[in-house]
Amino acid sequence: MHFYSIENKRFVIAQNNKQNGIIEKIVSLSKRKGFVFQSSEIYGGLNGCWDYGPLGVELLNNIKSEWWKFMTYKDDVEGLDASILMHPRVWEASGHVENFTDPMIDCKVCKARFRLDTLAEFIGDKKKEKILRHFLQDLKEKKSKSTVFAEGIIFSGDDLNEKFTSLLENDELAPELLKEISCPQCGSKESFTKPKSFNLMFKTFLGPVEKEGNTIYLRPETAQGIFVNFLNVQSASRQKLPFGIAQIGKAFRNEINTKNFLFRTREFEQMEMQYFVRPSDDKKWYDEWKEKRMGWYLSLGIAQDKLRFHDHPPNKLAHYAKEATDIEYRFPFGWGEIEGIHNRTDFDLSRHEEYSGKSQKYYDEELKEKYIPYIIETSAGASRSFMAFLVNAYHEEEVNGETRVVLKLHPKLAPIKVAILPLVNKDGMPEVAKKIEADLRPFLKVFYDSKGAVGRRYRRQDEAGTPFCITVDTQTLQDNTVTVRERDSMEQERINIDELLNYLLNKLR
RNA sequence: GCGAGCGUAACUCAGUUGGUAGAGUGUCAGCUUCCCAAGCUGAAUGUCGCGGGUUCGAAUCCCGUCGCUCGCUCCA
Repeated sequence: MHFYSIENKRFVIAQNNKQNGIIEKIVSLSKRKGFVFQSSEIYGGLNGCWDYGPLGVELLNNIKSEWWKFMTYKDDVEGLDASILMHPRVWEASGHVENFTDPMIDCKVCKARFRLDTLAEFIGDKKKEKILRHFLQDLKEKKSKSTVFAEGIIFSGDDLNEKFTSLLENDELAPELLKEISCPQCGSKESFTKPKSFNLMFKTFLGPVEKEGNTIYLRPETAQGIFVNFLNVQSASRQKLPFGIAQIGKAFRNEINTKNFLFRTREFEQMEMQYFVRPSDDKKWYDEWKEKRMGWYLSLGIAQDKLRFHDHPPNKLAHYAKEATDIEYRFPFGWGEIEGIHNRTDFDLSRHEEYSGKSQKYYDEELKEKYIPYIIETSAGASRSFMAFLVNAYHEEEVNGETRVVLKLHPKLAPIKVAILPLVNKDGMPEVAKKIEADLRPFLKVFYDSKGAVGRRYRRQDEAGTPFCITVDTQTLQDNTVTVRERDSMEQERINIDELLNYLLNKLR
C-alpha cells in the first residue's frame, strides 16, 4: 500500500471516489429503512455519534449474540459485564493517563501537523546538534531558570532524538526549542503553534461536586474491566489456565476526528475476550485465536478476499504488546481494522499488581509455581463489524431491467428472519397468513405485510435483508402449503404449513 | 485542529439576475392484481441545518455556528 506512483495514486483515489458512492447509498438506506440514524438529529446531530434503529438494533444484537455464543459457549471462556466507570487508578496502571495523550503542533504556514514526540525524526542529526547549540546559547543569554535543567538533558548520554523528546516534553522549554526548529515540510521558521494535548479519554465527575479530585473517566477500552476481575472470575468459576473472560460493552474515545460513518466514532462497542495463558504458551494461543477469529467472520458470510491480517511490525507495537495483528476488512474507503489480536504479555496484570498492591499471580498446580499469566487479547469492534457486515451484504442487481437492492446478510444476522405475505389481501388469505404469523412469532423475528403488490413487498424485504418470504396463495387454501421465497436466488419452494417452523429453523441454523 | 466541498420533503435532487418552494422515488388510503419495485385514483409531509446581518423582500448575498464527506493530521 505504501509505494504508489502518482498515476497509481490518482487511480486509487478515483476508485475510492466511485466506491464512496456505496457508503453514501448505505448511509441513505440505513436511514430510510431504520438501520442507523444520526444521534440527536433534530438538534443538528452530534459529531461521531449514531443511533441504531429498529433493523439496526436487531442486526447489532445478532452480531453480538453470534459472537457471544461463539466465544463463551465453551468450557474455557467465562462471561463478564463490568462497569463503564472504573477507579481512576485503573487508567494510571493501564498507561492511558500517560500515553493516551499526544501533544501536537501545527505549522501555521503550511498547515502540516506534527506529533511533538516524533518531530525530531524529521530533522537531520547535524541540524539537531546545531539547533541544540543555538537553543542553549539562547537560554543562557536570557538567563532562563531552566538552563541547568536543559543542560542536564543536552549533556546526558541519550541519543539526539531522546534529547529532543525530553526537551519538548517540558512546558517551559518546548516553546523556546520550537523557535529554533524550522518546519520539516515547508521550512518556515517560528511558524509552529503552541503544543496542544489531546487526551483521548472522556472525563466526568464522580458524585455531585465537580472538582479535580473527583475526576473519573469513561472507559476507553473494555479490557481493563476484565483484567481487574481476573482473580474474581477465576476463583468464582474455578477455572484453571488457560481460560478466557469475554465481555461486550461500550467504550469511549474523544477522537480528534470522526470518520467514515460508523468506522471511527467517539462512542463504540467492543466485543473483547482476554485469554489467560502460561507465559511459555503465548505464541501457540496467539496463533490459535488468530485463526479462530478470522474463521468467525468467514462463517458469517464475509467474503474471503475482503479480509486480511495486518501484522504490526515490531517497531510499531503498542507499549503493552509483544505481538499484534489486525483483522482488516476491505471497506469502500480502504482496508480498515475490525478486530485486533494482541499478545499483551503480563503487562496489564503486572501493572495492576503494582498499582493496587494486590497480587495478581496465579498458582499453577501442575507446574507447582506462581506466576502472572500472559494475556492473548481478541478485541473486535461491534460497531465496525456491523458496518463490515452491512457493506459486505449490500448488492445491487439487475432484475428484468430494474435495479434490485438486496442485503445478502447471513440469515443468522438478518434483522427479520421471515416475512409473511398473503398474495392478495382478501379471499381468506390474510386469515391464514395471520395464523402462520402467530405460530412463528414466538420463535422468530417475523414481519407481516399485506399491502400492495407482492413484488413490491418482496423487494422491500430484500432491502431489509430478510432471508425468507412466505406467501399464502389460492393453492394454500386447497392443500395447506405456502411458497417460501429465498432472498438471494429469489426461488420458491412449496412447504406444508405444519412443517414451516422446522423448515425455517433448519435454514437458520 | 487545518484546508476543500456539501446541507432544500423520509430518500435522491431541481430551484434563473434576491420576489416566502418543486420533481422523481418512497410513505399512506382506495381500486386493480394469483408471484418479483406493473397500472389507476387520491392524500399527507418542508420555519430551505441552526442563529444573526444586509434588504421593502433571503433557499439565493454576507458573517457565525452545527453536521456530513474528502484530504492533511491522528488512531496509545
